[in-house]
Amino acid sequence: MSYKIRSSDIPLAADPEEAAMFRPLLQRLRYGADLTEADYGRLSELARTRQVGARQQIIQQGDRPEDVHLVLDGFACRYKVLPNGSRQIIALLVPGDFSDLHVAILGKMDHSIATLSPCTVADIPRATILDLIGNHPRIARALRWATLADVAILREWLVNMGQREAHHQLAHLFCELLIRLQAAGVGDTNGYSLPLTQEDMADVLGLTSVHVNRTLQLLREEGLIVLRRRRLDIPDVERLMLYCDFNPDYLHLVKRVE
Amino acid sequence: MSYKIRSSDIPLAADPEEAAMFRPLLQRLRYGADLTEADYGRLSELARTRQVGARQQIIQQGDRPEDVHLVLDGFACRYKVLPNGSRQIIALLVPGDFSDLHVAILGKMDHSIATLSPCTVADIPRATILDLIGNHPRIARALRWATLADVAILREWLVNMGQREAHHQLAHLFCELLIRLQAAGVGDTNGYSLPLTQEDMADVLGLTSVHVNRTLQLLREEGLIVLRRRRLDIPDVERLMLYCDFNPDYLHLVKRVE
DNA sequence: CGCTGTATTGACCTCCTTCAAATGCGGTGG
DNA sequence: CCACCGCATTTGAAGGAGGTCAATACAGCG
Repeated sequence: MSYKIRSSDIPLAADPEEAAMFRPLLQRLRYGADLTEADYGRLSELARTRQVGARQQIIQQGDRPEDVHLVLDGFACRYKVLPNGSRQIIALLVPGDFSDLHVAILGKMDHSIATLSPCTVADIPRATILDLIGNHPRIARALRWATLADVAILREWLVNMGQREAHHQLAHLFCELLIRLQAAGVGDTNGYSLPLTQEDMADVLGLTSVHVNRTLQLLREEGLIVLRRRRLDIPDVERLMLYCDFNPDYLHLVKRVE
Repeated sequence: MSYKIRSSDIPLAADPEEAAMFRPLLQRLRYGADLTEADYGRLSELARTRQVGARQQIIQQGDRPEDVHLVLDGFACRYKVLPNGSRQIIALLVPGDFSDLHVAILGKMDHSIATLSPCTVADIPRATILDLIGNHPRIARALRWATLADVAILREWLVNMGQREAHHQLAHLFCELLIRLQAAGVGDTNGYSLPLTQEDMADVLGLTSVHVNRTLQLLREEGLIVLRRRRLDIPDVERLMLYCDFNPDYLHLVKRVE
């Protein structure tokens, strides 16, 4: 909940309290485009935030939502549930992630979205998004970039599931989250708060929670991770990345600005 | 190679030979937006096509390609190769699919693209795409829609890999291709030419070719598919769809036009 | 007719699942 | 502060889906 932010990084909006909430978003969008002060201001004005408890639905499959949602704090996820009851988590949404820019275009949700931990969420009217896209080219570019970065993650997840075994999968996920959370300005250089249950992780990786449990033990024994009380620490980040063949390029988070 | 097209569906461009090549694209884009005759004309004028043999690289990971590629005939794929040599196919590109609209934005390819069968490919300069996006809103909308439909497929693939067993995975893939190829105006109501090897299918589904082989036998024994000489026939489409819990909604191919 | 790449088969192995029970832990109310 | 509840984690034993390796059969093609 307490962000590590170099306060000089980002211009502040009128209400410092609310503006602070948007830092993860702004911090992230900086990677995608050169935004001006005015752009930042406009984005911060989106603020109409609300608190959502853990494990709450945000959008249901089949909905035609009128708002686009933006996660400002906490963890949420996209997921699909099969008739047999199993759930596949398709994406983890961390601070600064949009729940669904594309809904404004495709119309009908083909998956659901729910919180995993308690979250702060901003609801942005579809019209606002369309206006931003139509009339603010730099912001449009940044949003397009954000969407595409999400897809890149999706692709890497597919590789992860298809080609790696459980211990590498898990390690890879932890590395990805480390980088993503850092890019959002949340979390440490070698750790972060990870509110997922082992069942959640299982549904991300296409495994069972039992096997996730055993695999976590393995990673712990190897000294690759320290995970307790919903906090993950990575004693030797480089070692973990090597272990699971993690290459951050796909995240497209190499700073373009600055 | 011979398309089933109701010739009244789509306006023709100047050179009937070349225009015919673009039918899969146009047919597909019709799902995404109401294009005018002029729009269709503009798209057909993209024609600068070439033939590519089977198993040829089109774009390599790390490239910053100057062209966007469009598959007009044949099968291609996106894929990533891991250090250990294993390949994960991330997407199958069938006639009418763009290889990479987003490259124009993200810049650097985080995966590679290659043909699987002999293909007809159109190379479209990045500038042309940017012009279309900037100056032709309906086309821009259609392209955006195409990109998002691709992502939806990616999500479903993740579900497929994570939650279904091999026989359902394969069946699901076959159903998806049936619908997609039909939408492109290629292939029959209950079959299509499928130039993939069992190894290719394995790399799509995250399995081994050996296991794909055994699974195919199983599907054949069940009478669910007939696959020989690179042609797949589905005796009872509905039955196959039920078998693997296939719901075409995620393809977003419900006709919006007409 | 022989070559090359793909499909098929068999034997064996292991990663991961399943089921079910036990343990631990944070919170809540007495 | 303790007892208790609900949820998450942990453990065990046994089975199964899918992998590995290597040999064989087959098909298309020059």
